[in-house]
Amino acid sequence: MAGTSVLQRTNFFSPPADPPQSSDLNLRLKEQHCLSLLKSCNNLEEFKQAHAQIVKWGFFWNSFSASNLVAASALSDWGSMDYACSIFRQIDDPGTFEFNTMIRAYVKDMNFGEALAFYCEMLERGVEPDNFTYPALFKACAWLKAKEEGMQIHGHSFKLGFETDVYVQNSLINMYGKCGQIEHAGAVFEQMDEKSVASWSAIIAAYASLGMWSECLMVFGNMSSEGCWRPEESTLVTVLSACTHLSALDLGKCTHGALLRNISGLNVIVQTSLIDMYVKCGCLEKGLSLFHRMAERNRMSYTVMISGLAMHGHGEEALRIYSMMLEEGIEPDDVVYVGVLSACSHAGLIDEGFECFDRMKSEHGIEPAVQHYGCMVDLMGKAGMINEALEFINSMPIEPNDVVWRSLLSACRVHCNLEIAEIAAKHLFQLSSQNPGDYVILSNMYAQAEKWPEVAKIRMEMARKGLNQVPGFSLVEVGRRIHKFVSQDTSHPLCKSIYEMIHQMEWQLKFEGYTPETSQVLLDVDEEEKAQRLKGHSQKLAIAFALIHTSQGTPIRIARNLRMCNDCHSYTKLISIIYEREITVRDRNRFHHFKDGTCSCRDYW
DNA sequence: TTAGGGTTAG
Repeated sequence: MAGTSVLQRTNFFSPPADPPQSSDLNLRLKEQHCLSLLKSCNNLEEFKQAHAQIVKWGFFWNSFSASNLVAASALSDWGSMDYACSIFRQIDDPGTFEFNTMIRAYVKDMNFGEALAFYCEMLERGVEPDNFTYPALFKACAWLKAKEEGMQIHGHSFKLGFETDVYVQNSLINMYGKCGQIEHAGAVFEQMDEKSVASWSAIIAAYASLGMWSECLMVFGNMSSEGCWRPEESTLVTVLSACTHLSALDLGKCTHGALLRNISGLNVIVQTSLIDMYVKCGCLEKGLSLFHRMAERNRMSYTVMISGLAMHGHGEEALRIYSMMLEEGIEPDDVVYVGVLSACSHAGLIDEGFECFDRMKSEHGIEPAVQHYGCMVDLMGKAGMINEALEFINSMPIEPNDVVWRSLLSACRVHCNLEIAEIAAKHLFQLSSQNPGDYVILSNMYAQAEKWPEVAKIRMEMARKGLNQVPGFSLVEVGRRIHKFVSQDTSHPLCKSIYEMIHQMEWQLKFEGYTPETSQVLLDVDEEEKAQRLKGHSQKLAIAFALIHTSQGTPIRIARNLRMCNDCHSYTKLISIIYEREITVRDRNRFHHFKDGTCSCRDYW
C-alpha cells in the first residue's frame, strides 16, 4: 500500500493488513495518520480499537499523540472520561497542552470539581498555565458558583498577564455574573478595550440572572449604539424578558419586530417569551392569538398562557387551555398547577379550584407544595371564607410559610375580620417577617376600628425593627420611556402640570358623583387631609401624566408595586368613562382592565 | 502539532 493512500484513508474499520510503512513515512506523517484515524471514530468502541492499533504500531507514546488522542476523541461526549484519564496517566511528562486538554474535557463532561483538581495538580507539578487554561476554569467556577475559587484563579491569571485576553475576560464576566458578583462582572466589562458580541451577551445575561432588568435594557441600548449589535435570538429573548418584568410594551414590540426581521422561523422559546411579554404587559388578546397560532407548544408555553389568563381574571378560559394541554398529552407539573389554582382564585371558581387541587395529586401524582396551599387559602379568603381558610391552614401537612399567612391577612383586610387578622399577623411576626406591609395592614385595620393605641403600638414596633413602609409607585410607558411616580411625588420635572391635571380631573369626577373613599386612609387626621392624601396616590399621578402626554383614545397602561386601594379602583373606573380611555393596571397580584366605567375584575380582587 | 469566550421562555 502506497503512503499517500494510507493518509487519505479515513475508514479505519476495515484496517489494512499491515501497519503503515514506517520506513517510508517520517514521524509527522505517522502522527497525522494516527490523528485522522482517531477523528474518524464515532463511539468509544471504535476509539478503543483505534487506540489499540496505534499502540500496536509502536509510535503512540510520545506526548503529542497521547494528548491528541484525548483532544480528538470527544471522550467526554461519550461519557468516557475515566478512559481519557487512563491515557493521560500514561504520559510521562504532561505539559500545559495536556493539562488544558484534560481540564477542558472535564468541563465539557460537567465534572467541574475534577477540572479544578487537574488545575491544582498542574500548579503542583510546576506546569505553567496559559491563556487557554483560564476560560475553562472560569466556566467551571461559574457552574459551581465557586466565588472564592473564582476570585483566586482570577488572581493567578492576572499575575500571568492574561488580563487583556478577550476570551479570559468574557469567561470572567460570565463567572462573576453566575456567582452574583455583578460589580466584579461590570468592572471586567468596563475595562475591556475591545468588547465582542460574547462580552455584551455575557454582561446582559449577568444582569438578567439577577433580575436587574433596567440595567439589562440599558446595556442592550449601549450595545446597539456602540455598533456591536448582532441580532441574536438568545439576547433578544433576554431583552423580551426584561420588557416583561418592566412592563415595557413598546420596547417589547420593537424587539418582536427585530426578531421577525432577523430570525427566520421563531422557535418555541422565542414564541413563549413573546406571549409572556404581551400578556404581562396587558395585551392578553395579542398573547392569545400568538398562542393559538403556535405550530408547536410545550409545557412552558401552556404555563405562560394559563398563568397569564389567571392574572387577567379569565378563569374559565385558563381551565379550557389546561384541558387542551391534557388532551395534547402534555403532563402538567407543579408550576402549571400554580397557574391553574390561581386562575380559579382570581375568578372566584371555588368548586373548580378544589377539584383541581385534588386532581393534582390523584391524577398527576404531584404532591401539593406550599405555593399550592397558598393559592387555596387565597381562593377561600377572596371568597370571604375566612374561617375555612384558617382551618385549612391548621390542617396543612407542611409548615405554612409567610406567603400563606399573608394571603389570609389580606383576605381579613378585605372582609374586615380583625380577630383572624391578629392570628395571621402573629404568625407572620413569629416567622420573623421583615415585610413592612404586614405591619401596615394590621395597623390600618386597627385604625379602621379606631383602635388608636394598637395603631401606635404597631408603628412603634416597626420603628424598633427599623422597618419603613414601602412607598407605593406606578410605572407608565410614554414615548418608549418608563416614567415612575411615587405616592405624593413632587419630583417629576412636569410635576406642576400633573397636579393641575389632577385638579381638573377632580372637577369632572365630582360631576360623575365621585366622593373620595377616605376610609382607607388610615391616619388619625381629618377628612380633608385624607382626601388630599388620596389625590397623591401614584396611580393617579401616572394616569394624569399619561392623559396629558398621549393623544385622545390611546390606551393607558400602568404597572404598580402594591395592590390597588379601593379609591384608586373606583376613581379609575370613572376616568375610563370621562376621558374615554382604556386603562390597564397591573398590580402586584393581577390585571385590572378599566373600560366604560367598569373593571374586568368585576370588583372581585 | 493542538485547543479558547457569551447564549433564551413559566
